[in-house]
Amino acid sequence: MEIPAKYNPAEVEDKWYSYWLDNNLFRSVPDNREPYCVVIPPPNVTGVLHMGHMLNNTIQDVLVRRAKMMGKNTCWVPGTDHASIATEAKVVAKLRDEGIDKNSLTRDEFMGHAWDWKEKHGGIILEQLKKMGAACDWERTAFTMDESLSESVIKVFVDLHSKGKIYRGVRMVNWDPQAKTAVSDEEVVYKEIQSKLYYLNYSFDGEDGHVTIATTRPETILGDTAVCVNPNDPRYANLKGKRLIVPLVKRSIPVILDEYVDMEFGTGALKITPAHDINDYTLGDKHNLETIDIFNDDGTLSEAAQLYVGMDRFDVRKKIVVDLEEQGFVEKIENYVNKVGYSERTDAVIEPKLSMQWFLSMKELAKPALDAILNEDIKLHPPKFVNTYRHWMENVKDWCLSRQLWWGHRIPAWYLPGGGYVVAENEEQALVQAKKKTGNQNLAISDLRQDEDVLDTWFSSWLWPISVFDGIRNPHNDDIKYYYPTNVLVTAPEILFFWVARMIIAGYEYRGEKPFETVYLHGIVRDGQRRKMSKSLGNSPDPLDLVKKYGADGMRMGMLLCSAAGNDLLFDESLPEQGRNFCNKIWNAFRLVQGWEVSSDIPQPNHSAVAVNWLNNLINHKVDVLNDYFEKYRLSEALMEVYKLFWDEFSSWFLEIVKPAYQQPIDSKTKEQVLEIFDKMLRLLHPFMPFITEELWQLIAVRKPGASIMVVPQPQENPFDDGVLTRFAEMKEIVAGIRNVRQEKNIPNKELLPLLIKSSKKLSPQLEGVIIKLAGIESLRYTEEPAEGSAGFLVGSMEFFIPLHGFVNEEEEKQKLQQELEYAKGFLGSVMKKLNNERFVNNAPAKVVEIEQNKKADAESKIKVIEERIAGMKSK
RNA sequence: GGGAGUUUAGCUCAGCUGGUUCAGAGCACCUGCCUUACAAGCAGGGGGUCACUGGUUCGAAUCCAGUAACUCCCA
Repeated sequence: MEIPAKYNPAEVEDKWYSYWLDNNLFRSVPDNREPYCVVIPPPNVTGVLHMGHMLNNTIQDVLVRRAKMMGKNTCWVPGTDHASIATEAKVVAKLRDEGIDKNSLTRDEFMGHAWDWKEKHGGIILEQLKKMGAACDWERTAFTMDESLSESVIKVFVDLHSKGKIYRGVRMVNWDPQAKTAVSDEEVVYKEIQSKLYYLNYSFDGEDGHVTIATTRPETILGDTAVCVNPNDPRYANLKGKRLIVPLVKRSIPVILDEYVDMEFGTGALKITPAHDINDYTLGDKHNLETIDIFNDDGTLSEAAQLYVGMDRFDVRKKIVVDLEEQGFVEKIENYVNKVGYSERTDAVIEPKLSMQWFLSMKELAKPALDAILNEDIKLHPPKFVNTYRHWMENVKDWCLSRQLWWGHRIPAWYLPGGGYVVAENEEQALVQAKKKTGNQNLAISDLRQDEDVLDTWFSSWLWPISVFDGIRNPHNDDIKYYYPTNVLVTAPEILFFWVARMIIAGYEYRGEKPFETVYLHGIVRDGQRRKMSKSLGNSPDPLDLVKKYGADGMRMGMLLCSAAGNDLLFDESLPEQGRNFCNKIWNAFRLVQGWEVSSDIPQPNHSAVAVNWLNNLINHKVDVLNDYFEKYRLSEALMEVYKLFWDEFSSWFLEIVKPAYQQPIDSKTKEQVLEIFDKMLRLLHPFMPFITEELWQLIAVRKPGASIMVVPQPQENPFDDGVLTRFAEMKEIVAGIRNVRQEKNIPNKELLPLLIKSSKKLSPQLEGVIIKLAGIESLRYTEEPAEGSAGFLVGSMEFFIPLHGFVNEEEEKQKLQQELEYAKGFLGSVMKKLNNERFVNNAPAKVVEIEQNKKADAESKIKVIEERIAGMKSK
C-alpha cells in the first residue's frame, strides 16, 4: 500500500475523535483509582472559540491526557457560563435588529427570547473544542443556569444572607445611560480622547477674590459640594475654613483639605462632585459632604441640577461653557488628552452613578483563601503571582453582587408591602417569612415584589468546582467526595481575582477545603506586535481555520510552543506551521519504518545493537527530564524536549544508523526494537498531539478493537547509563567533524573516505561501525603518525585525519590548528588564573577546585597534541 | 497615585539555592545538497559587553543598591 508523503490530518481527526467517544474513553465515574480532575473555565455559552480558548483548553487536554496515561481516573468537566451581561447585550442587539425594544417586553417575554438565543447558539463552542481533541467527559457538561447549578447559587445567597454576610448599600457603579444598567468594571473600555480642560473661577463667599479650578466636565459643577486643596500647597495656605460660590447655581460650598489632591494637576484646586466621580465620592464620604445627583438614568439632567433640566449631558456641556464664558467665570480653556470610560456593549460614555446594590462582605471570607495561597496549600504556577494575590486579598473590598439585568440568577429577595424585605430560596418560603416578619397572615405572593436585579455572573462561577458535582445541594454525593478537590485549574491571570480567588473562598466556605491543588496561569495570546488579539482589531485568526490549515495537532503544538507559564504569548502562523512540519516528520518516520522488508535470516548488525542500546538509555534519561518538567508545569519545555528527542535523536541519528541500505531488508530483531521505540515515542508525544499518535499507534501494530493509545501507560522512569550517553555524544562529534571536512572540501557524500585516528585510547568497535556508516568511511584505522596531506580535526585529545591528496592546503590546515591552539591556551590561561589564586583554592569548595584541575589537565594535553602536530608540519 | 513584574542572539524564551562544555534552545538567517522516509526535508555554519552604573565575593547573567525603558494589576 502506498502511503502519501504528506500527513493529512483532515482524514484522521474526526475518525479518532468519534472512536474515542464511541469507546467511552473520556467518561469517568468514581472507582478505586486515584482521580485526576479538572473543571473547564466555562466559556460564555453563546461564545465562539477564540485563540485564548484554544490555548487554555490545549493545556488542560495535555495535562488530562498525560494523567490518564499515568493511570489516573481522569475527569475533565466541560460546560458553559451564562455570562449575563454579554449574553443579554447580544439578545438586546438582536431584538433591536428585529425592531423590538427591550423595554417594551416583560421580563418573562425577554427571558423567552434569551433562552431561544441560548438554545440556538449555546454549546457551539463545546462542539468546537472537540475539533482540537478535548478529552472532556461530555456526559457531565454543565451550564451555570442549569437547574441544579441555579439552585446552588440561590441556596448560597440565602445562606450567606442568613450568616449576615450579604447586605444592601449605596455604591458608585459604572452606569451605562443608553442601556440604563450598571456595568461591571471589566465591561468599561477606557479610550484616550482629545478633550478640553476648563479653568473656572469660584468666588469667595462673602469676600473678594476667587479660586480657579480645572475640570474636564464643566456640567458637573452643578453637583459640586466642595473644593479641595492639598494642605501642603503653599498657594492655598490661607483657604482653610473659607467658602466658595459655585458659578451659575450660586451654591455656597466649603473648601476642604486633603492630601489626595495632586498639586501638579491643573491649579491644584479640585472641585468635588461626590455623586459623579468615584474619587470625589470617597472624599465626600470622608469629609461628610452632601451628595447631589444631577443626572437621570438616561443621562439627561435631573431636577437636582436646577439648571438645564431635561437636557442631555453633552448638550449641557456645550451650553454651560457658553453661559460661563458670558458671565466671566472662565479663566482659560486648554486642550487636554484624558481617558474616558465607554460601555463595551453600547459604546456610550459611562457615567459614575450612586445606586442601591447588594454586597457580600469579604474580609472574613477572604482570610482562609489568603492563607491557602501563602502557605502553599494551593500552589500558583508561576509563583510570581503570589504577591499580587496577597496584595489584593489583604485589601479586599466588598463584592457588589447585583446587576441591573434580566438574564441570570434573579436575586432571591422579596420586598414587603410596608417596607423591608425577606430573602428565601423560593416564593413559598418567602411568603412564609413575610407573614412571620409582618405578622400579617393574609399576605399573598402577589403582595411581594421580587428584586428586579440578577446576580453577578461570578456569583455562580465561584461555585463551579463544587456545583458541577452538585456538592452544594447534595454535599455527600459520591462524585463530590471522589473528585473534590480538583487537581488543577488552568486559566489566565487576568481573572485571578474575579474568579480564582472567589472559588477558593467558596471552596473553604462550602467544602471546608480548597477547590484545587494547583492553579496554572497562562498568558494572554497576542499578535506579533504584542497587541491583544481582538475582534475589533481584526488581528485574531479563527483557530478552527488554523486547525483546518495545519491540523489540530499542529495547531496545539503551535499554541504550546510559545506558552511559557505566565508570559504573554506572541502568536503568529509560523508556530502552527512548525507544528504541522513536525507532524509530517513523524509521519515520514513511520513511512520509512513501515516500508522495511524484514529478514529473519540476517543477524543484527553491531551498529544497530549499539544504537538501540543508546536510544533506550537516552529515552530513560529524557523520561526523567519530562517528569520533572510536568511536575513544574513547564509544558512548553516538555514539548520542546520531546520534539528534539524525536526529530534529532530518533530520526536524524537513530533511524539513520539502523536504516538498511536501499532495497535491502532489515533484520527482524532491529525492526522489532525500532517499533518498540517508536511506540514509546508515540506515547511520549500523545498528550501533545493526540490525533497523529493514535493514528500511527494503531498502524504500527495490530490492536484489539477499542484499544487506544489514550490508555496505554507512559514510559516509566528507568535507570540509564551515563557512560553510554557520553560515548555516543563523542561519536557524534567525530561524525560531525568528518561531515564538516566533506562540506569544506566539497566532497560528495557518495565518495567513501579513509579515516585515520591518532589517539591513546580506542573507540569501541560498535561505535566505529556507526561512524563508518554515517560518515561514509571506507576504512578506519589507528595510526602513530599523522598522515600526510590530510584534513584533520580534534575531538578532545583524539586526532583524526582524512588523507586527501591534492585537496588539502597545508597552510590552511596549519592556520586552523594555530587558531585552536590559541583558543586552548587562552582557556588554560583563565583556568590557571583561578588555580594560582590562593584565595580561590582556599575558599572554593573542593569539588569546584577539582573541576578546574581537570580542565587544566585536559587543556594541557590538548595543547600538547596540537603543538606536536604543528611541529610535525613545520619540519616538512 | 499604590502594587507586581520584565530587560539574555534578528524574534520568542530557558538559565533553580553564585562555581562543569555557562553564555543555551526553538524559530529566523547564511552555505551546500532534490543523497528514493520527509525540500513541510538533509548536512554544515555565523550570531549576544546577559539594559546601564556601582557594590558584595576568590569568583556575578545569577546576590544587593541606584538609573533607564517596557508590561500588567488595582485606583
